[in-house]
Order: sequence, then C-alpha cells, then structure tokens
Amino acid sequence: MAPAYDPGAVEGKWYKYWEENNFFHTVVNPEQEPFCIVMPPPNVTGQLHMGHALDNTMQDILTRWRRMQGYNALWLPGTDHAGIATQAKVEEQLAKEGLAKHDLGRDKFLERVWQWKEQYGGRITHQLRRLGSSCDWDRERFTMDQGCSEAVLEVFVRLYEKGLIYRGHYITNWCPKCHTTISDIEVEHLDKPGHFYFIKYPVKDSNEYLAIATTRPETMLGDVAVAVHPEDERYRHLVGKTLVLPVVDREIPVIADDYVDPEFGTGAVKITPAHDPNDFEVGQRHNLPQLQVINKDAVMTGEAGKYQGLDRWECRKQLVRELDSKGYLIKVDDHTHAVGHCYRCSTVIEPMLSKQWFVRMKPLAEPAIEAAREGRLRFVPERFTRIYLNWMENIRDWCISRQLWWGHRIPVWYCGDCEEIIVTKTPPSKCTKCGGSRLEQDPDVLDTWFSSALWPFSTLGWPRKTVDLAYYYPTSVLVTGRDIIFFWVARMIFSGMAFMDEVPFREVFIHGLVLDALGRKMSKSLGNGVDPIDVIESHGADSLRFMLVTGNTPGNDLRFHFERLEGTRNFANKLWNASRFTLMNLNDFTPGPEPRREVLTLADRWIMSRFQEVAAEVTRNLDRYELGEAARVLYEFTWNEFCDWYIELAKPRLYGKDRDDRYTAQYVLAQTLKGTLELLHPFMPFITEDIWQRLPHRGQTIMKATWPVATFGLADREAEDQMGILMEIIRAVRHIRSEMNVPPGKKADIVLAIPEEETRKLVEKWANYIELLSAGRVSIHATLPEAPEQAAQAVARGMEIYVPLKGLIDIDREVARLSKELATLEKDLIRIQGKLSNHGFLDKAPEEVVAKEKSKESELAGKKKAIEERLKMLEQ
RNA sequence: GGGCGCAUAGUUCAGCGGGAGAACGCACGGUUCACAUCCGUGAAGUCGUAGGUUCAAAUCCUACUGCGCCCA
Repeated sequence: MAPAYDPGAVEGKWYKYWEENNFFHTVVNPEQEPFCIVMPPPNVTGQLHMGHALDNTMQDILTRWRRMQGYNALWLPGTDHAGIATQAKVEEQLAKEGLAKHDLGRDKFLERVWQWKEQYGGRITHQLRRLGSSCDWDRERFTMDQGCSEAVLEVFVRLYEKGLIYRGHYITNWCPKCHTTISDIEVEHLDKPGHFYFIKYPVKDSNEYLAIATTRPETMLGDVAVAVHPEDERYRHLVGKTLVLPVVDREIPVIADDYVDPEFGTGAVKITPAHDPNDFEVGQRHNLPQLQVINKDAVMTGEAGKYQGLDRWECRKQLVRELDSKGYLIKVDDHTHAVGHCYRCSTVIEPMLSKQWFVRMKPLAEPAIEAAREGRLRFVPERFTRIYLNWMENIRDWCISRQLWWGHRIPVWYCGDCEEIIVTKTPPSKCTKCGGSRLEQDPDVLDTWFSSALWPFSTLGWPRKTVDLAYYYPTSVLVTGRDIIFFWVARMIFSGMAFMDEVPFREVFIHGLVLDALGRKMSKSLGNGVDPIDVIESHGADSLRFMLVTGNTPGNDLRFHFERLEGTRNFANKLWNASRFTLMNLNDFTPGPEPRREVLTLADRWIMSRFQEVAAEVTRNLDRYELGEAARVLYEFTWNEFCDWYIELAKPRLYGKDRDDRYTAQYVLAQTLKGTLELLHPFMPFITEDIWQRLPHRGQTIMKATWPVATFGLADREAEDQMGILMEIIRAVRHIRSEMNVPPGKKADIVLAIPEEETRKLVEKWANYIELLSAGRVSIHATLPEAPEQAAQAVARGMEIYVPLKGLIDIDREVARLSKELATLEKDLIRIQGKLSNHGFLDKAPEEVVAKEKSKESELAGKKKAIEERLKMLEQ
C-alpha cells in the first residue's frame, strides 16, 4: 500500500466493479422491505455543480446505508429535458452559425436539440458516477422518454376531462428574451431603485385634473380608466366623469373600485388591463377594453401612436420628457419597488395578455394540504411544512403552456372548420364534431415542471400498473434543496395525490444551498462556483462528500471552504494509514474464533465497547437525517480513539512474542477497522471499499456488507470507566512533561499514590499503558510518606501523580502551573457549592443531577486540598 | 408589509434545559519501524442586546439590533 492515499488510483476501479456486477440494480422482492429514492433529475445537458454534489451525496448516503441495513434499496436516476434552458442553449449554438430557429423550422430545430441531448446528455450522469452515486442506472429515465411522455399525455387528458385544465385569455408573465410565458413562481421579484411619476390627467371640459402616480409611465398609453376608492371623499365627485389622457388625447372614465388603496400614491390609479395583473382584474370587473401597447419583444405597438417601435425603456424616457414639457408631470420621486424578473435570464418580465392553458389548482391542492396536515408526509426539518402549507393554501392557477418547441407538445387540436377543441392522447385524423380534417395542433409545449411533477410514479411505470410501481410507491424519502419546494416538491405531492391517491414520498429531506467562502450563492455571473469534478480530481470524491456532509445541519446553507476540504482529505489519509498499519500486521492472520473475554485486554474491551456505541449513535443520527452529526461521530472515533489510543496500545502486543496476544490484537484491530469502514462506507464509498477488500471479509463488496449492529459484544461500561482512569493519568503526565519541558525522548519517572485498592490494582495491571503512552517508568504506592523531591504534581480521581524532575524542575514554574489550576478549581467549586446550598436545587432537581453534583464536589474538593498542600510545601 | 433562518473561540460551524465543544488557524515541543496529509501540549469565548420563565438558560418565551432568504 502506498504511504499516502491516492483517490485517483482507486475510485474509477471500484465504480466500474460495482456497476459491472450490477450491485446498484434492484429486483422487486416482496419478501424484502423496499426503500426508494427518486433522484431529482438534473438538466440533461447541464453539468454537475456543488448543489448537485451535495444533493446526490446525501441521497447516496441514505441509499447505501439502507441497502446495508438489508432494505431493497432503489435509487432511481434520471434527467430532465429542461425546456427553456436547453432550447436556449441550442439557439445560442445556432446563432453562432448565423441561424435562428425559424430558419430551420420546428422539426429540423427539434432534431438539433435531440442531437444536442445525445451529445451532452451523458455528461451529467457520468459526473454523478464519479461522485460515487449508487443509483440503478438500468432504470435511468428521461422526462421526454416514451414512458414519461405517455404519462404526461395521460395526465393532461385526464385533468382536462375533469375540468381541471382550461384554456383562458389572461394576463401572464411574458419574458421578452426567452419569448415565452412563465408561471408566477418563475418570476423573481427583486427590489430595484426606480421612480414614482406623478402625472396630471385633465378632467374633460373642466380646468380640474386628477393626479395619478405610477412606476411605469409608458403603460399609460394603454390606459382605459382611472380608478379611485369608492369611499374616497377627495375623488367622489369625479367618479363617472371623463378624463383626457395626456399626450394621447384619448377619453377614459373615472371608476370606483375597492382595489384602490387611498393611502398609496395619490389614491388614484391608472388602469392598464393589458399590462398589469391587478388592472386586468379591475378591467374585468368594469368591462373595460384591453389595449395592448407593448409587444412580445417589449417594443411599443401601433396602439402607442408615435411611440410605436420604441423599446419600453426608451419609450418611458421620451414620454416622461414630453409629459414634462407639456406640463403634465407634477413630480418624480425616488421609489424602490419590486420588479419581476425572469428566473432564467433575469430579463424584466412584461405582464402580457394572451391565450394560455392553465391547471385549476384549488381542487388539486386540497388533498395535498390534507396529506401534510395529517402527517402522511413529513418535512425534515419540520418548519418547511408550514412554508409548504402556506403556499399550497394560497395557490393560484398554474399556467402550463410555454411558447417553446422543446418539450411535451400540448395534446390539443383545433378544428379549422368548426372551432372544436379536441384533447386526446393520439393525434386525431378528423374533427370529432364536424368530421373536418383541417386540424391544427396547439403549437405550444408544456412547462417542464409539468412532467417532473409526475416523476415519482412516471419513472416507476405509470400509467401502466407495473410491479415496480406497486412495490416502490410511495417512495421513502425525497432529498432536495429548499429552493424548489414550490416548483417541484409541491407539484409532485398534488400530482401523486391526484393520480396515485397517495403521497409520492413519506418524507421530504430539505437541505440548504452550497455557498462560496464569503457566503454568496455560487453563480456563473459571479464566477465564484467551484467545480465538483475539479475537487474530485484534486482531493478525491470521498473527501468532497465528507466535506459536504460534515458541519452541516438539515435545511441550513453550507459554505464551501477549501481548508475544510483539506481536513477531510487528511481524514481519508488518516484512515488509509491506520489501515496500512493494520494490514502490515495482519500478514500471518487468518480470522478464527472470537477471542474469549478473559484474553482481551482493557484496551480491547474498551475499543469494542466504544465501537458499539458509535455504531448505535451513527445509526440514530442517520435515522434523524443528521448526516453531519453521524459523520462527526465517525471522524472523532476513527481519529481520536481508534488511531490515537487503540492502535498505539495494540503495538506492543503485535510486535511481541506471545502468539495468542498477537492474535487477539490482530482480531480486535481487524474487526474494529472493518466495522468502522462499514459505518463510513455510505459517506466515503471508495476508500472504504478499497481497504475492506484487503481485509479479511466475506462477500463481494462492502456495499452489501451488513450494517454493524451489535456485531461483537455489548457495551462494556466497566472497560470504559477503567480506561478513562488510565487515560486521565496519561494525559496528566503528558501535560506535566510538556509544561515542564521534559524532552520527549527522555524517560520520566512516574510516581503514583493511589489509596483506593481497586483502582490501584487496576493501574498496576495496566501500568504498561502509562509507560507506553507517556514515556516513563511507573511506580505505584498506596500512600507516600512524603512527596518525591523536586517533582511536578497532578491530582486525578483521588490519585496523586508525581513526576520527579531532578535538576529539571523549575519551582517557580511549577508553582505558577499549580496556582493556575487551583484558580480554575476554585471557580468550579464555588459554582457547584452554590448549587448544592440552594434548597430549590436540592428539592426540585432530579436525584441523578444532585448526586452528580455532589460527587463532582468531592472530587474537586479533594483535588483542591491536594494541590493546596503541594503548594504549601513548594513555597517553604 | 408578512413569514422564515442565522447571530457561540481569530475564522467556519456543532451543541439547543443541568460541567462552553470541534475543525482550521495560532503558540510551544517533537526525524520512534501507519501517517509531517503526522504526534503531544497549550492559549483563546460576559454563547448579539435587554427583559422574562425555571431550583437551573448558550439552550425555552418576549422585545430589540444586525445579516441572509422567501412571499406579497
């Protein structure tokens, strides 16, 4: 084995081994309990970023753990066609050739997108493999594969037939750059500094005017009314009067509507139904016309008169100038307000009137709300339940049509003869009503999230009744980022309720975002992203995984620090070297019977007991989705207990002549290491497999090893207590040596006074531990007539520990050291005595707590007394 | 405007009713046959502020301040 761990040398090899042996693949087995995670499908042509790395590491940990626990653990992978993003990329590519998509036409363009998908579609799944993902690639799905597409058609038709899908002429969010409508949640509201323009609207045949305030003056070209609150005294006399729209000279009415907030602005609101969602509703209530003055490129239309052809911002500038010059502009205030931006391209959204398809949400949301309220579905952390519920309870209809070519085409045909609308899974040859053959399919495609909403059951075979579906649905847990709770999680839940009559997953495990070291979102525009593949290449996938998982709690964001990555890389190396040491000492070892308890040393019993507890604690934390805690427990056990103490204590027996002793040490060492590797395997799959394969083992792969549960012996409290005493002595001696500057190479005398017989016998028995780990010669006494000369002293558990330092001791230094210790002791003692003299505490605190405080007090008091005596002596 | 999260050692974060923890960094000392990607020892914190509940609060409650996020 190499003296340093080289991830590059092992990762590829083992992944290939796992995949070739079908270890990730599951087969339905009614005898076995299923565990299933469906992977949030990454964009098919995207590449792995830190968010994916975190999300998939967590899923892999859960999957590998459950698999080892004996579940039939399926992690089902797949990719998403990502309508807008993918189409935009291909359009970009075309643009480089000087082409637009319309030059090719729909069919040719789609061919290009499929080509693109073939070219890049494997990239991300390949990258997921490099991360170590143990998903069942045999079941890999794509949102536009045949099965998923069928599911989409089925769902669309069924919802339509139930009246839950309708087509409407409404105002929606139009992105002038992506050239499509997007749904409400795809709009990002950003606070932007802007202006509040106060404009005079003259009252017809009068000298009076009505002042309105707007943030978007250019839309006044499409104004069809001005609204005031019905009870607003200031304007009551104007309701029903006519205003003359400045510049345009069009006549518009003053109307009264509750929607107006009299406190805001001037209390008079211009109404532009074609370009504002609220105005749209006011317009509907008052039967107002809809005047479209901005087109799909965000350029002014013919309705804008002389401003036709101007970009919306340019129009605003010029129009304000004209208003000002003609005396209509009262004032312009600075005003910060939320502006809707496209979540994809950040272009300012233009509310636009058009015919679109919508999903009626209220009836669908109800069961999805119930499911969460009744606890049939649980969010981790729990607080996300409220966020989910709050959104679901206030849900609005979902606009699902997109003016794109790449996606699931809406299965709707319009008859050119009788205007019949035909909604069907299979293309009709003639009109079902008039028999005419002039049929035209709706040109739009569905929102990408429409297909991903079906993911948990479409990937398992729905709408067919497959065995997979019966066995794995509902899935066990969904692991995803909190940024897509609304986009995706909520939609899967109501879809699952609607079509499977059951939640799609029992639990939703939400994690945060991976931020850069400064706490900023990683983004292309900032260029602060860290490529997981670079990290895998430089530090190994295991280090990356471990780093992503430690120091992280459910739902919270995580900062990416390079130093932390080094830490986990070092940990991998530590594990590697502990294993190297173990293996070097196992050359003549064939595992036989478990050593009898009598031949076990204290250290053996201690490490076995500790391992037991660690296994239990790791399992408990995984159960609670506390992956970070689980990883931390393993880190500390491996490094601090197994390496720093157990291995050191095993050395003499491994190097010694006694074959039985050697066998016992080998046995415990090998077993503990193997068990530790198994507990670590979900976190660090590659290195653990590599070492496990070299150790005596049964089975083809650590992946299928049994999750350690009480594999050898039960917790051994006695061994832990006894070991604790010895560790305390060793630490005390090391402390003295270091403080007194005893050269590390120099053997020191260690004189122990242990009045208590049982403890004395224990220490006598294992004195070699002290000699070994604190480099000294130990002599043990019940009591000493007087303290050794020129010795440094420590006190622990009623024992006095002396390190005679003839010629080395610096009395002043020792006095200072002891005085300092005395000061902290006194501080602790005062606090505890205060507690113990408090009647409230004695009466109300639980007995154990009181007993604990009492024993602490006597321990500290004893220590204090010993140190005081010692100080008195030294100062004489 | 409403909601949520965070505030603990120089830094990044755990802990979330009964002795302030880890990692990194820092200081001191170390070439022993697993590992200098290492070993040993140490210094370092009125646990954001102010109240309250409790025998007991970093931990629960209330208000406030600062930062971040979501929704309107």
